[in-house]
Amino acid sequence: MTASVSRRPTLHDVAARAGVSKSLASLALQGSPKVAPASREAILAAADELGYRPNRTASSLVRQRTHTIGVHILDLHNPVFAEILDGVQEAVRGHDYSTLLVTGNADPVTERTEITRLLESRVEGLVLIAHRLSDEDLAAIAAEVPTVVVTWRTDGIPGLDSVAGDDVAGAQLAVDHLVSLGHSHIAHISGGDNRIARERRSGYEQAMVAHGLDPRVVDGAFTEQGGYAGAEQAIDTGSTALVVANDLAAIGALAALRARGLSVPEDVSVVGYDGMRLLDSLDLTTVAQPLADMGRAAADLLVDRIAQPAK
Amino acid sequence: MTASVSRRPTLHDVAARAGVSKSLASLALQGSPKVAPASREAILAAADELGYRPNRTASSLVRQRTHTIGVHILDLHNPVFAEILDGVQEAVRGHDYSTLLVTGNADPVTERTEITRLLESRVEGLVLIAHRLSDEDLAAIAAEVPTVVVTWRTDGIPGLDSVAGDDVAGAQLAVDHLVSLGHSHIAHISGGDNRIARERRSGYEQAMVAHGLDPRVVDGAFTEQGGYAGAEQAIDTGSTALVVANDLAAIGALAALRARGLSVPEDVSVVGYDGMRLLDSLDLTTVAQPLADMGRAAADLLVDRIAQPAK
DNA sequence: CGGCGCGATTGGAACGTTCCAATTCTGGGG
DNA sequence: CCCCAGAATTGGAACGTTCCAATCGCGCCG
Repeated sequence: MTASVSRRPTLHDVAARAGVSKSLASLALQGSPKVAPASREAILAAADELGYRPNRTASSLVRQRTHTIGVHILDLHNPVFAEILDGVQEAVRGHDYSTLLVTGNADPVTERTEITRLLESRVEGLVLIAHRLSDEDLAAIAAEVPTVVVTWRTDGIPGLDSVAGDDVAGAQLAVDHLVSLGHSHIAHISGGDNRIARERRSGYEQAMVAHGLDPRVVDGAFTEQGGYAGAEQAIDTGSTALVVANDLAAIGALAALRARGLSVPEDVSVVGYDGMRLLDSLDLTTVAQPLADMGRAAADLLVDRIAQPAK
Repeated sequence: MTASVSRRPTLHDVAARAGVSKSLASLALQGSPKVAPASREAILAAADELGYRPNRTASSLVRQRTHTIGVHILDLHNPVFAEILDGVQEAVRGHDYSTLLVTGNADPVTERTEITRLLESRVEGLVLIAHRLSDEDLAAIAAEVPTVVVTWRTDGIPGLDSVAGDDVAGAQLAVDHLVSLGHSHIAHISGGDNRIARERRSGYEQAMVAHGLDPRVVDGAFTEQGGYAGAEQAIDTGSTALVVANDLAAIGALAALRARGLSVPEDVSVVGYDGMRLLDSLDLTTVAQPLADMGRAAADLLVDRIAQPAK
C-alpha cells in the first residue's frame, strides 16, 4: 500500500509497485542491459504511473560525482557575458555535464556566498565569467576545485586556468582603424580602475604613441553612464574620434553625442569594445571578441582539467 | 590519522581532529547553543584547519529541504529578463532561499531538460521567467512543485501563479502617446505569433480603432532582425510612427530608419516596449514595465505558496 | 539425474549529513 | 555521602540512491 497522503515516490515505491527489488529498479532506470525485458517494462511503467522523479541529491551522494559545473556571471545585464555563457553551455553539454548558474550582481559579498554555495553543492569545476574576488579567495577556490576564469588573464595560481582576449592588441586595433579613417584627435574613455580597463587603456596609449599622436584619456566606466560622462568631456576637448572601453559605455557615449547634436559617424567616430551584437544595429564599430569561442574554450579546458588534474 | 592522500574532509574528520563525536561537531557547526564553548572552539578550529566544506547534498537529503528555488530564464541576451531576475534574487534572499539559475536558450527541448534537472535537484519552487512549454508540460510541473510564471498570464492551471503586466493596456498607452504627439499614420511591428505579441497587438488595434485610425500591422519578431525588417516595410507604407513589440526590436527598427536616412524622433517616432534601461541612452520611448517589481512579486508569491500550498 | 554455468535478481553496505533518544558528566542540596 | 537535575555529549537510525557480492532459477551437458 502506498504510504501517507502524498510524498514524493521513491525508488522503493517504484520497485514495490513493479514487484521487484529496489536494486533491480535502479538498474532498469539506468538502462542496464542485464535486466530482463519483462522486468524492465514493468519497472518503467510503474515509474511512469507514480510520476517517479529520481532524487539527484541522493544519487550524487553515493556515486561521488555530480556531473555539474558551476558558472558564475558577474553581471547579467551585460549581454557580452550571455554570449560567453552560450559557448560554455554548448561545450559543457557536449561532455556530459550540466551547468549551475549563479550571479553575484557585481557585489563581492554575494559573489562569495554564491560561489560557496556552488562549492557546497559539490560542482566538479567552476567557470568564472568575470569576478571581483581577491587573489587569495581565488587561490583558495582554485585549490578546492578546477577553475577557469574567462575575461581576466590570471597567472601564477595553481589549479587555475584563464581564457582572455588580448586587450592591449585589441585597443591598438581600434586606434589603427581610426587613424586609417584620417582621425588624429582620438580620445579614450577608460573603463575605470580594473585590470581589463588598464590593459585596454595601455593598448590605446601605445598605439597613439606609435602613430606619433597625443594620447588623451578621460575617466569613464564600463557602464552607459560612464560612457555618457566621458564622451561629454572628450568632446569638450575637441576630439573627433573615441575609443571607448566597452560597448555599453559606447552606447552611453552615443547618447551624449546625440544630445549635443553630433551625429555618428559623420561628426564623430566611435569604436567600442566587446562585440555586442546589439551594436550592429547602431552605427557603432566595435572590437569584436570571439565571445562564444572563449566560453567554449573555457569549458573544454575545464573538462580536461577535471579529467586529469595535471597541468 | 588522516585517511589517504587527499579526500574531501567530512564531518567525521573534523570531529576526530577535535576529539568529539560527529554529532557534536554537527551541532557546533550549526551554531547550536547547547555546545560547550570549549568544544565549539575546538570544532571550529578543526574545521578551519582541514578546510572543511559541508556537503549540501548530504544535508538536504536528510532534512527534506533544499532551501533552493529554481529559476528558468528564456533568454539571457535580453536584458529585460536580467532585470526581472534582479527582483527575484533580492526577494528570495530576503527569505532564506537561494536560487539556481538555468536557461534553455529559447530551445524548448533543452528548456525541458534543464527544468527537469532542477526538479531532480529538488528545488522547492520554480520561477519561470518566460518559457516555451506546452500547457500540459506546465501543468505537470506545477503539480510537482509550486511554480510561478513571470511575463505570461496563465490561468486555470492548479498550483500555478503568474505575474504579468497588462500588455493590452500598455500597447494602448503607446498609441495614445503617439496620437498626442499629432501622429495619425501609426504602424505596429508585431512580435510574432505568441501570447504576449498577440496581446500587445490587440491593445494597439483597439487603441487605433478608439482613435478612429486605421490599424496597420506588419510582421516582426522580438528580435533586432525582426524590428529591422518590420520597420523597412512600415516605412514603405508611409507611416510616421511605430509601435514596436519590444525594445530589442525597437533598436532594430532604429537601425533600419537610420539606414534610410530618417532620424528619430524628428522624422519618425518610435515607441518600444519593456523598459530596457539601454533605451534611455538612445532616443527611444518605451512602455516601461516595473520589471524588478514583477520579479520581486513573483518570488514573494512563490515563497508564500511554498509555506502553505493553499490557493 | 546431478551438477555447472550463466543470466536475472536481491540484500545490504555505503555516501555525509541531521536529529532523536539515550548516556555520561557536573555540581549542589539534602 | 548519595541522589538528582540539568547540561553536555554520544550512538545510531534515517534520508534515497548505487553497486558489490551473494543468491536464485533454470536449461544443458555429460
